[in-house]
Amino acid sequence: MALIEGLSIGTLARRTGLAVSAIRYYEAQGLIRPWRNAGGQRRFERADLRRLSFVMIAQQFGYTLPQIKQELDRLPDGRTPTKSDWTRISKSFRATLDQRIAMLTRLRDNLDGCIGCGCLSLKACALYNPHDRASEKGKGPRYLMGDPRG
Amino acid sequence: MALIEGLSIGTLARRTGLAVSAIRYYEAQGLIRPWRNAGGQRRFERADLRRLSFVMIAQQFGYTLPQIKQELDRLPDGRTPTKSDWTRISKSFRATLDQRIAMLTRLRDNLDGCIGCGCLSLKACALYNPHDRASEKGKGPRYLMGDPRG
DNA sequence: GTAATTTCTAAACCTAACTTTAGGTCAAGA
DNA sequence: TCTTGACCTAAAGTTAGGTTTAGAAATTAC
Repeated sequence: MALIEGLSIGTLARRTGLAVSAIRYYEAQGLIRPWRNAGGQRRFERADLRRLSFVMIAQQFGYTLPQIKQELDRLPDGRTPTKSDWTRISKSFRATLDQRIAMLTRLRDNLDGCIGCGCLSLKACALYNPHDRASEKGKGPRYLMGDPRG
Repeated sequence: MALIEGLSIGTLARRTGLAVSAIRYYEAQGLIRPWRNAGGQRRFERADLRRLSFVMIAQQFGYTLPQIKQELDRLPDGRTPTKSDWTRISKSFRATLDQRIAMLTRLRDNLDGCIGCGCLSLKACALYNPHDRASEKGKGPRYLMGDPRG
């Protein structure tokens, strides 16, 4: 293996555990910006390993690729995140994580109050809170037990 | 409105807040089994209101439609869930909910340990645990920071 | 009786995050 | 040099959970 300018996409894939196709996809989404060698193949900087690690971690926290791009775009010109970048970003992660934990905890508490009642009526059980959805993409109001006389 | 045998799909939609198209889709997935009137239109039992409520609640708990179908299929022949059915099922909900809360809590703790370090290295930060994924559909091993010499 | 709703089916479309395929090109090792 | 193996692009396919569309038939309302 001759001395190569930059890392090939296969190397990056092996180092991160990502599929080659996923890395190409991330480029298409603007998360990384490799350059091309004489033959037209992608070449990456070592910093891209960190960027991809960041993408993978952020995905675990439930961030979408556009949201991740937004965070990465804040970093001056493709720079590897510094310690203070990471601190700022991880505090934001922490906040969303807290929210999700709180939501699930409320759901669990409501469920506990409901176990054994068998009514499946949210009027009574409070199991269903439209403002507290697990799925954020609500498509209009839904209400349960439209048959109160059931 | 003449006296009708069973509920029409529009009525069911209004009562549950679901879209008509969603109810048809649930039928296609085997979650409900309406019969047909002379003109070929779907007619539903009142019990289907409860079944659909159940579907909506279970979705909040992160259950997929096939999983929900599995639960509903355990009920003898399309019966409305009884109190003891509901107790059994909600205990199962409770268990998965506990797991998810625990997972997020571990993730948060790891994040706390990591804020400020800036390493983005899971060897050190333990932020990334492959056996503890939010996304269950892992597509092969992934490991972060393939560049330990970063 | 006629107009306005509802409902019907089948198929296409939607989003997210990728993967797969097809048909070629590039690079590295013996 | 030759032969793998890695890489390229563009387009289509995948999964989940539905929605939208089109054109026809049923039902309800007046």
